[in-house]
Amino acid sequence: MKKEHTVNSCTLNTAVENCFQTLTDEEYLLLENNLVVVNYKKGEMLCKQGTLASHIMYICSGLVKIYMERDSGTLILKVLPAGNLIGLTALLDNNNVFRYSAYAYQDCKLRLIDIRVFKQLIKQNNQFANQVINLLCENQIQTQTRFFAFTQKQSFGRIADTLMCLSNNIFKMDEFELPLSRKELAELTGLTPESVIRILSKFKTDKVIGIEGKIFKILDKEKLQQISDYG
Amino acid sequence: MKKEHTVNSCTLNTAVENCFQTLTDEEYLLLENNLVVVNYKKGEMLCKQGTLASHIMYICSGLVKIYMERDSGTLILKVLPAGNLIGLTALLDNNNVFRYSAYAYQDCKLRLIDIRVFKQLIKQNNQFANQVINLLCENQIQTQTRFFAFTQKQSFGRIADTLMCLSNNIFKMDEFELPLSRKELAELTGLTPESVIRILSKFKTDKVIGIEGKIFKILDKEKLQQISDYG
DNA sequence: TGAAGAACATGATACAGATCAATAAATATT
DNA sequence: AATATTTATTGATCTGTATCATGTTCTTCA
Repeated sequence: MKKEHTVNSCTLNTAVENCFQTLTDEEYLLLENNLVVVNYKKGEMLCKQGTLASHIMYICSGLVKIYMERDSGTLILKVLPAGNLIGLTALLDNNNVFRYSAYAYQDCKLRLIDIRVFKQLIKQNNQFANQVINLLCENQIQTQTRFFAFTQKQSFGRIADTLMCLSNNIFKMDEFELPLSRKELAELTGLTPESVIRILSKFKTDKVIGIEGKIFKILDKEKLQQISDYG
Repeated sequence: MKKEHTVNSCTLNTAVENCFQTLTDEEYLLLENNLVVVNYKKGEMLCKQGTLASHIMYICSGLVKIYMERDSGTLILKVLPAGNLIGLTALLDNNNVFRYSAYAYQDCKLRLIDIRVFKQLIKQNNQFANQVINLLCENQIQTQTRFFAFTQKQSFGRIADTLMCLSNNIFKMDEFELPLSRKELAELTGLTPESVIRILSKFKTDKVIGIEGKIFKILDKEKLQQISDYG
């Protein structure tokens, strides 16, 4: 019997690796010759919402947040570890503007791929184009699922969901150091910092998680999943 | 001076037309030979979340809702008029399952394009692949923007936003007959039917809109936009 | 045509989560 | 090391929206 797709707010792309494997040696060389490797310091902005996108960025190492902002507030769309691409939506012809900003949580090494070269590769290599399509489909499904989860879960469920995601998909460990402030956890879950704090405290007293400053530890994964599913 | 991108919850795809224009006569013939035109009656289901996607669907005429559902509730992701595609995310290799359901608000005529043929066209025609990428980018931006709008606006703003979208983008008229029930307006805005009714009544007494049964009329567009922006 | 079920409407109440306020702790700055 | 600034925490209160209850108006179809 097949399990229903879980409604969680996190699904990282699995297809990024496949993407560049489709390139011929020649194409790979073209790519290499048209990219710059840049090191960013913790706290630096990687791209700014509204600016012209000249590059697609590949995260070699580090941790990044992708977010949208306005006067009214901020929404963190994704937290991305190494192995992911930033700025794919800027591939849109005639409108290659970043629709979100990106920020380095940790020191990061990025490969900046000239967007014209990226587009050229799409046009000349169908396998590559197909993999980009796969990536965009995954992104789309991920965003829709996260959106749906937001409308269905309330505060406890969202926090539980987010913690599960951080543990399972991003850090791939039960214990991890989280470089997000409470305010950012709020922007990631659509709550206020105060609410985030209260819910985390509750989880702590209930021994579902352990928190020591920025060190988070999942103590009762089953319980947390349950809260995520039904909270 | 350039205007900031508005944070609304509605942006339909503009690139669908461009998509099929890239095909050669031969490819177009291949497409024609591998599609079925099907008429659906008002109220029929066009595709069901979780089922295998054998086709990409093009809406020739009619009005469709795209939605996700669970025991906990439903979220209407999009309301799509003629000229749009359904099921693009099913292009994902090895996982061509519909992640949402679609339903006909009105009698609809659809072209069902065999997904294998669609994929073949992507692989053999780079221009076509590029246009599909454009479509997916637009979709992604639309979903993210709508998601962001949801986290920033509250009830009045969401309803105003939704009405503006229906008027400007979907019906392209100030007066239109809306085939959505109040319950569905609720599923589209993430509210309860009762709240939707109260807010619509308020708009009506404030002479921002007129409602006669299912006929909606935008009376004060400026005011409505203002509520959408700051509500 | 009339009964049954939806959809619509409105009022009363409850409550989740925001807002406001006031420390405490941690971090940055001089 | 001392001061300033941000971040974290806790409590008290407020409020937007859901929930519940009840009645009315539309649809549907037997």
